[in-house]
Amino acid sequence: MLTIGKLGTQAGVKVPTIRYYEQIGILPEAERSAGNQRLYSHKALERLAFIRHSRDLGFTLEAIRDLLSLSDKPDQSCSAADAIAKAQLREVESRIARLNALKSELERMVMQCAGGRIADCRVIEVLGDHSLCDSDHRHVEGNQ
Amino acid sequence: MLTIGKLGTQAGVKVPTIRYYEQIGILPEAERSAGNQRLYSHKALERLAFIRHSRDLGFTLEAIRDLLSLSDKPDQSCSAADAIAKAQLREVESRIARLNALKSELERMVMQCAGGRIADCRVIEVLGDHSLCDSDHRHVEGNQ
DNA sequence: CCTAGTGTCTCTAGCAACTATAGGTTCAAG
DNA sequence: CTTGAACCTATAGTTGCTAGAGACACTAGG
Repeated sequence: MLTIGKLGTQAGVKVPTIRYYEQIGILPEAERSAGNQRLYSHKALERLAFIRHSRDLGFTLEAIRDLLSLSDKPDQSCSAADAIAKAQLREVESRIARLNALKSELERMVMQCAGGRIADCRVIEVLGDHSLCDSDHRHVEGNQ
Repeated sequence: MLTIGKLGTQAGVKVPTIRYYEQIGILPEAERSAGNQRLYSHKALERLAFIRHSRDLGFTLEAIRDLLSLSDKPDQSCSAADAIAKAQLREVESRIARLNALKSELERMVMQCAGGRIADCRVIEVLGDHSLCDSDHRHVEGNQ
């Protein structure tokens, strides 16, 4: 049995985050010691590692909730898990595409900065006037 | 003079967001009509477009606050604005790198899903066991 | 056995950057 | 003059945590 601190260290998750996960119901309520401290089994460590790893991959806690409920019914088809992963993949690809557009625009901005006065600064100017973006690198509506 | 609704439409920003920007002091308090409704000049539209555009580029509101205060003193050197843009560029590049790593891992996960039972599902398995990540595409600590 | 120091407990509030809701007022069109 | 859209304020909710306060539990040394 692990204390919350050891569990956190082993899974690479901070202690308050573990308590937060329990609070929102993504981790089950832990057993308690005589002195009311949380105690965790190896199974809990696996579950937390799963969550941590999924968060690293950019899955939302909602998606992780779905994946966990799937993994609790091991005899069903894996297509739902596949769909969640594919949606996540599409999301990541779209983020990459948008970030690449931003990157080239930022590069243009920085390259055009001649170190002059603010009044002539392309960085400020480009940010103020969308029409200065060239059409190839026009950025998209919506964020992140 | 524009109402808040027209301003929002022209700048591509939602009405509550404009009021929020005013509240946090990134937009100055607007003039008011006889009936207490906000009225905006063309200058306000430019400022809001600047903010919108910068947000699209991933700048935080804090960074935008700095850029705006720079553009209010047009005789200074542009090096501060340049530094902010360069920092933002580095940030974007690092996000792209991390997302590319995630992408290849997600692709591997999805490709290995044979449509079988959950018990055999690679998606679930890979998420549960970090050691299954191959070393080339190991993902990084920290998120987004 | 006591004590010091760390770890843990609960609860609450805060972060970014909005979004949504409620309940009321003002304005423009017909 | 009435209707309905757009506006007003104020408050609370969102996501995924993080930080703080004040109290209790556990462990190692003397």
